[in-house]
Amino acid sequence: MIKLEALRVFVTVAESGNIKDAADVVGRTASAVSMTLKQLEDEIGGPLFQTDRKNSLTALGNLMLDLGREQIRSFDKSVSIMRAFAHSRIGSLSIASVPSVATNVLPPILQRFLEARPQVQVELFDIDSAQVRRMVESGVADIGIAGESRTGGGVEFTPLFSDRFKLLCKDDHELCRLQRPVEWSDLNAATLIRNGASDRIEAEDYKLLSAQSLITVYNVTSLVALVKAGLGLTILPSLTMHDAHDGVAVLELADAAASRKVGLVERRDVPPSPVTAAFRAFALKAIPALVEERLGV
Amino acid sequence: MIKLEALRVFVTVAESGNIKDAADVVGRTASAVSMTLKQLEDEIGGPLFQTDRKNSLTALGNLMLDLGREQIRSFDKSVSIMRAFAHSRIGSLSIASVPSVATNVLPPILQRFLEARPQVQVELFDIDSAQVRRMVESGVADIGIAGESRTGGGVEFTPLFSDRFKLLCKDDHELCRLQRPVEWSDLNAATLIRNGASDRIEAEDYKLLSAQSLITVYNVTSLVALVKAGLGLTILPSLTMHDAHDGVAVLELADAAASRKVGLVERRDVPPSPVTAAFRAFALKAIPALVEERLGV
DNA sequence: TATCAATTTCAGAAGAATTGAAATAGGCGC
DNA sequence: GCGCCTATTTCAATTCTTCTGAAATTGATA
Repeated sequence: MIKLEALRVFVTVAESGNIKDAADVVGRTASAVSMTLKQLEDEIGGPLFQTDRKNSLTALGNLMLDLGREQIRSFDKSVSIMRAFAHSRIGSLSIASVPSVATNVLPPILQRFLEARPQVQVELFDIDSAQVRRMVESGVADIGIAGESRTGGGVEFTPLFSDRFKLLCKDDHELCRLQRPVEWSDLNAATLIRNGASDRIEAEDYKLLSAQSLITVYNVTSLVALVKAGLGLTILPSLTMHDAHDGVAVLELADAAASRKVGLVERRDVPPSPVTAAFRAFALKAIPALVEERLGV
Repeated sequence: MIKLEALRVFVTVAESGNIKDAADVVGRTASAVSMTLKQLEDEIGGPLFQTDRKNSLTALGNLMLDLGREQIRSFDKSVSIMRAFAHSRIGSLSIASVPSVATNVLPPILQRFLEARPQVQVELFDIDSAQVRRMVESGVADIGIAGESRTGGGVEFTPLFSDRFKLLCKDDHELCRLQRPVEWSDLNAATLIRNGASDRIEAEDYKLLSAQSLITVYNVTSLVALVKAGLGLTILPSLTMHDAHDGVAVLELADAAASRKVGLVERRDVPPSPVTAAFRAFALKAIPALVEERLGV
């Protein structure tokens, strides 16, 4: 059976023009090279060189030089692709994330992650927690970032950080004058605008308030605009409100339990691709650190 | 160093879905296959299968399956091309031949030669002996068939057959009534049409006749037409006149030395390609046999 | 024709792959 | 959930391949 290694030796000899130099290049004895060549000729079925002095090829030798070079090049390239993929230097990474993280956390994280992996192709979807889970479960996304969900399903949740809810209202709202964390009961008189994220709050007091709310807005930008316009106040994870807005105030809530846990969502059964695994490990270290820095401990 | 053989084993396992069956396919023990796989994973730098049961691939495994299959296919194809070329089943063959052989001898020879080699590409040039030698010497033609030349040059001559010159005249010409081989002196009164081939005749008597000739025609068809039209007679190798023509007669010459030696013309320094070598061997056996059959011993 | 370097040959050495037996791990039925 | 059965892995010994170093041969050059 003809081996690629034999072709390598042959190509080296053909390029060197003699066995001695080629032997040095491949790090073998001249006799080893000579034997390899002889074996190759036997297996192919014809002479490769015109004479014993290996300085001129036969027609068969020329054909083998061309084909052999191409095979070697192609094989080495394939192997380097396999290695690059295994070491997560290439590959594709599809991330599904809730908007708050996609907007406020992922940009610097991805930048640092991709600095060492300029060849990795990334897709980023910002969608709500339920859809993040769905995309990960179906395999459309390799990894997700979402709020913790009650039931597992085909996906696994690994916490990254937790994020307290805060109150967002117009900066001339009367609650701003409280000088203390806001109690749920303080909101009885207020107009609450519901949103996708705050529906996760478990506190009964809040649920009652929420049930009476007449407006629900899912888009954060719209939500802030409505608050700013004086249509009411709303409850949001503090990360969402990281960027300060003119004309609105962010107030602490007294209910320490009012927080969401954000974490990684991954398929349970299929192992991650190398890039995904690398991103997972990176995210697990870098995201909590970044969030802590952003929000304070 | 990763070996193509290891990829072969991996692809077989991936396709079989388990080591045991794959081991049977490649004719090795399960333990040998297992070790090869382990070594491959070490060298690539990641796991190829999701579990020990080798029925589902990782992302890396899938990539390696695709790339590996392609490498194996491509390598095997290259090797088969090399072998086919070495065994003269493929390749190109450029033949330069004098018209008499190209027309009267080569067609059945080539047909038989190519029957066993349907993939061989053939080019056939019919030109005069001097140009045959030039084409072979320059490498434009792989092999030539021409009359023997005085000096060697870069080409070698190997005789195939010899071919007596005969006289071609109108069938009502007075020479037809001679009832004996024609002597050169019989032609003193005749009008001789010179042609490319007959210039090779060494006999002094003929040279004198030839020097007085006023018409020279190189194309055989035209030559025959001129003879038929009564413009004169001509001297041609018998092979050229193999096909009988209405209205013209072929007469024997008394001068037994008036013959041309036809043979193979090959480059001296460069070895022939496998197809060329095969054609050479074939021609050397088949052409003399065919000519003998055509012309009689 | 003699000389010299390159190549080939050969037998032994080194190295890699393979085997077979034993240990381990995983899946499936009870 | 437990135990059996089969597939897989591990390990040491063996076999096979490839490599080495010395000697013989070849071929080019003076």
